[in-house]
Amino acid sequence: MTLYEELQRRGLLAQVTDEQEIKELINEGKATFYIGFDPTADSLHVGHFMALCLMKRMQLAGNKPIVLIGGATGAIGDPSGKSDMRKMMTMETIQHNCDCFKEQIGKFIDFSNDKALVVNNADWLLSLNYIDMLRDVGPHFSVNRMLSAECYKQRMEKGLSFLEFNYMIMQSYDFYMLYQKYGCNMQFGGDDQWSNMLGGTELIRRKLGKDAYAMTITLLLNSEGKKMGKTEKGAVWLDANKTSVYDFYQYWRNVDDADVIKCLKLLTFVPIEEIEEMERTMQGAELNKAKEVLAFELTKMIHGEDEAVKAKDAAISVFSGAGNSENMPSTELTADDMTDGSINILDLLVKTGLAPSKSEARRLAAQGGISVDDVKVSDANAQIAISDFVIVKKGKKIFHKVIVK
RNA sequence: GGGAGAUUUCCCGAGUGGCUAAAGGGGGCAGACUGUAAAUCUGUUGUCUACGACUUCGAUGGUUCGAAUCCAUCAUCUCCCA
Repeated sequence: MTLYEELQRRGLLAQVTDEQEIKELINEGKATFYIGFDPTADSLHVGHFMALCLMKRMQLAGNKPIVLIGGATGAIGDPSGKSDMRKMMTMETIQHNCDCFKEQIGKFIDFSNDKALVVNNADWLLSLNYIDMLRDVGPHFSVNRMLSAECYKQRMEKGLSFLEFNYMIMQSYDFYMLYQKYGCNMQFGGDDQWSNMLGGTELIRRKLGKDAYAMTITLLLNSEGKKMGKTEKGAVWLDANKTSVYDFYQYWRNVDDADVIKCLKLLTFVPIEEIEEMERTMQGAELNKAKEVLAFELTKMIHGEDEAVKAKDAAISVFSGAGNSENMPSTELTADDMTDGSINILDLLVKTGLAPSKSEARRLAAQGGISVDDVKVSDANAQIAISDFVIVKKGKKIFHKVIVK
């Protein structure tokens, strides 16, 4: 199976500019392609991960990836798909985020022997002179056309600032620069980037008379059409300090039935034949097996096999009742937190972070959502005696070990 | 530059002087049912030293026994005219 076929079969491809050309380029490993990452936070999240996977697949097939970190475009903010203007970040924050990105990406992509590059568009965008820039690329963009682009449409209602309006031009300019500096002939991105990417191929054609290609990746949406990898507490991060390995594992273990197969296809390196087999044969509760595979594979890729095994063990022990509690998320308390060897249930819940406030803790207890060592605690005044450790359970799925030192 | 209007609790959105910690919806959380799924039903959703107290309705100051509601100034946003 060729790379292109595989990508197609997995459902990764959304739109391409020229199917024949692209097929040939990537199947034969002749593409030098880039994917841009805007440093909007100090860690990558799942959305980025899908792009990294694609990059990896491409690299394995002999193509050369360029990771473009948007040190400059990040300062503007892509309005695509956003309903509000983003907060502006300071240049220091952006720099810090860029550094964090580089480190995380290095774990997936092989940068040895010039097999891949990391570049930062701040290197060329920041020094641009306004008038030169306008004269250089300005004539090639039609405002009418830009405004009709899908990505700006929903902003026409709410308002779109000139700052953000320029995002497409910056991104196009990036592609144009990369084409000239590194012979980068292809750009990948999320499907919401489509119009921005076309801007780039267009600019290259007009300025240089050369062809360049663009290809978008399916957005990772759940069955309800919302972006995956987001929780109420925010994104699911790749950095273990921001999203614990256990939580990361659980996020995938708990995806909807309707989304498991899609996630396996889009995010893992599990052979497509196996996934299609699961798709054919698994029904109802059996899908839980697929969810375990998904959770394990992803955790392994991001946090390493050891951590993945731990997360899996913790999950099994917790949900099947038996087993050890070794790898469960835990909190250590000291004697100072205790009075006469016990602690008030509300304080305990707040200390472990299971409840954000005592009021919330009180509510949880009153509604029967709390148990300690499998005994329901509904009295807000209950004192919990802990000699060594206890297992606190909140709701049905959240377990937390409390250790006293 | 001139004029009109907006800013409410996580989000949307009611609320024009006391009955408002603030309707309704969404989302979240918990309970029942289940497969660590979905759907459905129920409860809950500012904080605390908790049958009471305290802090919230863009910011600051004022009028009043009493303000999210009235006045002033400032900030931000939207719209209309230039």
